[in-house]
Amino acid sequence: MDAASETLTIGAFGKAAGVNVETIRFYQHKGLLLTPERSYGRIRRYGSADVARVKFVKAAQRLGFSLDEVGQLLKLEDGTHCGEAAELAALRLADVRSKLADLARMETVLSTLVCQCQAQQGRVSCPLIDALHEN
Amino acid sequence: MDAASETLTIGAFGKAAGVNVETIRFYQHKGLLLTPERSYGRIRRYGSADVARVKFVKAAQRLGFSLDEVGQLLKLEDGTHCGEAAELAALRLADVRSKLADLARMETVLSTLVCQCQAQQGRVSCPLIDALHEN
DNA sequence: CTTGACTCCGTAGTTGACTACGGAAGTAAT
DNA sequence: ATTACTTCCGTAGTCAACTACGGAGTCAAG
Ligand SMILES: [Zn+2]
Ligand SMILES: [Zn+2]
Ligand SMILES: [Zn+2]
Ligand SMILES: [Zn+2]
Repeated sequence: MDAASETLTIGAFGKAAGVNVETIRFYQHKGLLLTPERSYGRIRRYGSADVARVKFVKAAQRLGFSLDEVGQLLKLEDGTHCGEAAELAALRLADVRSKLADLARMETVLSTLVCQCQAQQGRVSCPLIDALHEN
Repeated sequence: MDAASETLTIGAFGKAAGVNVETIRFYQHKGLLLTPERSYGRIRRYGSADVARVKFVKAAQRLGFSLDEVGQLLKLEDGTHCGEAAELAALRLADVRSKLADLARMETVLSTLVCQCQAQQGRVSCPLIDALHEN
């Protein structure tokens, strides 16, 4: 938290957070991370709060949040806006469920067709190609 | 099939196939569609085989195939290479299942957190934000 | 025979989340 | 003090599947 503990160069920060340097700069550019002042010489220093912030971003990404949505979540990071955060999560959940439904449909069709193709070994036509032709 | 039935301009072709003109040109550029000769004047004409081909592409896309994969499938379009087609479909299926697993994981976590947030109404911290902080 | 819609073609822009490049300047080690 | 590694910063490239744009040529209708 305090500036005195900001000892990491951007390279060390990247390693600590498990992302590479370019990603950090990209997040700074996007406004997801603050760019610290350059104290002592011209090299910026980072601390554990920055590392935690990147890990927060990565955790949110694993739940499917886009970086823009993560930006919203970071504004609610103090935990005092539970309702708003839940609202974002509910939207994400709806999207995840819709994608899940799409993939489930694909899974059904593909697994059926793969089975039919396996049963079709060596015969005249291909059920998969046929299905694509039939729309 | 025969050139005499190739009566559609690219605009009419697009409408018939349910895609827009730019998409057709893009597919031509990608090698998914042939570019017909320019007979009579300078305007190219298309036929029902072209429309069927675009519909094939779109049907494959609905199963999650990328355009490059569709290109592979189109080479097997005569239906005499069932095994190779099935192999492509099996790869696609594996990918679909892996994405399905990812989304199922997200669904589980998100729905749990949304529930916890709803139960948390008005209290101190936000379970969602907390979860993201904990990684 | 002019107007207006359409076609041709190449190039460039879009979205999202980075990744790569390049040159100058700072920094650590020998 | 020279070498070698970082850092800084902006710009540009990547991938996929389009979408948009611009200017010239073509075609059918009035
Ligand atoms: Zn609020
Ligand atoms: Zn909450
Ligand atoms: Zn074969
Ligand atoms: Zn088959």
